Amino acid sequence: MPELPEVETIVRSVAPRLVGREIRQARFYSRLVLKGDATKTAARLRGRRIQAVSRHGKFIVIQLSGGLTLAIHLGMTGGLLWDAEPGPHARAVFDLDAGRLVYDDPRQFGRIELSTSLPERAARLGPDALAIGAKEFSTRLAQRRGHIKPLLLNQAFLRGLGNIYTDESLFSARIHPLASVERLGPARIRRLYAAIQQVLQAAVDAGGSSISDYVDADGRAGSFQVQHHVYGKEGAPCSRCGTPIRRIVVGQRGTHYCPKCQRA
DNA sequence: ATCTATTCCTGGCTGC
DNA sequence: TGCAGCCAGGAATAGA
Repeated sequence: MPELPEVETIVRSVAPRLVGREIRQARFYSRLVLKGDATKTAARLRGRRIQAVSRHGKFIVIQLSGGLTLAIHLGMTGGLLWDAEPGPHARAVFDLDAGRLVYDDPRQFGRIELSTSLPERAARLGPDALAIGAKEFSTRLAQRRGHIKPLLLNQAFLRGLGNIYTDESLFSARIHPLASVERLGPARIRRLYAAIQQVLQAAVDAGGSSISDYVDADGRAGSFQVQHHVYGKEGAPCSRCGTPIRRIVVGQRGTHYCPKCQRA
């Protein structure tokens, strides 16, 4: 599933090839498009020049000439493919003056929105998980309560973390996914902050995690999955203490942790 | 604010 | 081998 490191990897590989290009034609599968129908969105895109491509949490943000912003969220199984032949799961195709960008998404949880600025659903999110400072992280945390894992998944609190990197970060920080936010002391908060930064940065460096079918814009798989310590490791020995990794459900999400290293 | 359940969707897996 | 049934989950939404 594309989370911050996967989206960052895609943006890095695709940005140099997109910037400066002109959209000759765009085609959309309607379910993908938010706010306005697919045909009109495609018509508004025609002839626009791509000025910048960036990441906003898990959103890919494409700045276009004429003051338009195209925001792409990959959902669970979305991906951007450069110069690929549209396959059976292609949901959008952008033909450029040089090259082609294909949006592929088997499960169709991804969304695309064209607007005059960053769409509200992206603008209202919390600070970026890889850009926030330690002090701001701790300040924001102090204003919240409840279990730590659902909070880390809450994009309005912090944008970019998903299920994989939340589990990996909590393992690295030795914090139980059900730990109460209000009872995390300064030491554990510092550890959590450092863990999030370290895990995300290492994942970006590895080109993301390829669990099922994630690939970058050139079809390359990421390799961070080999560095996973808990995600998808139920029953396997903990890399730190040998205790079998446990899987529970927290907030309807599969949650993986070491019952010994991550005490409640 | 926080929590839970529900919806969207289909490839891949399980079990018979 | 075939197939029904279940599961995975990011985010929006509704209701408590």
